[in-house]
Amino acid sequence: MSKDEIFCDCEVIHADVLEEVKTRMPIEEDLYDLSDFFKVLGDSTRLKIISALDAHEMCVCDIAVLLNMTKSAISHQLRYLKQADLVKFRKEGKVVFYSLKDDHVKDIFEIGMEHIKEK
Amino acid sequence: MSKDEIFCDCEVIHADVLEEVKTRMPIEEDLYDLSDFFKVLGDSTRLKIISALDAHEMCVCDIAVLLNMTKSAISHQLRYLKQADLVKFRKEGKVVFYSLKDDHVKDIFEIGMEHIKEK
DNA sequence: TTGACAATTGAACAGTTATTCAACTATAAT
DNA sequence: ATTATAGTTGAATAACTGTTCAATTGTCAA
Repeated sequence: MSKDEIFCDCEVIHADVLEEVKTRMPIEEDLYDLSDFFKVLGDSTRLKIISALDAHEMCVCDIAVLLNMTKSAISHQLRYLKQADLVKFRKEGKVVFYSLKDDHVKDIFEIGMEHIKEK
Repeated sequence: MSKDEIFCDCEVIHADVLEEVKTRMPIEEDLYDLSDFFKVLGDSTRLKIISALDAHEMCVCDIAVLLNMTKSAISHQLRYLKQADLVKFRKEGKVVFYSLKDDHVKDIFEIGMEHIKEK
């Protein structure tokens, strides 16, 4: 009860299991970072953008046409993807071209897709 | 403008790129399924539960103690995980033990964790 | 320098969702 | 039977989030 308050409404049943799990679990910060990462992929618009950029570098306008959405909506989502370090961009005059930052995302995307297809 | 209305506020700039991307992208249904899958992993509570179950089968009460949350909150999230086919359970008297359904989730969890650590 | 267009941004709105709370079921023990 | 505990469930609340809208920036062309 001291340092961190206890909110849970029950007692430990299997103390040994609890101890083992505690030692084997990743630190909390990593779990938060990881859930944030998955959260970015957990929106269909963002996932479509990633899937499109996986095929080819694209400008905001083309992505908007492809997904039948406004440039603004796309731009907002690209900002999230930029912040999460999933995409990079280059400017050419007025046009901004976006592309995937590295292959790590591609791997996770493809493994996830396999998982989905197995049903 | 005919069948599906056009919402986007611009014209195609690179028609060739657009065509290529269209042919290479997965079908829309799969992308929705995949984003739903990532959405499940994109919540820290659910990811903590998965991470715990990755270490050991656990009952609801122990999970609640581990995460310092109410049994109700945990139970609600376990329902999502059950629906998404990520966990299974067995009953032993009053106690319900949950565990991961298969290794696929574990793989994605671990690859994601690697990705996070690389920063 | 003026107009046009690609893209970004902030505020507002609407829809979604995680947690809480209270009530409930089911099993076990006295 | 009664009590206690593990777990579930539905409704309500509060927080979050994706899209829209309007305004703005930056670059190119006339």
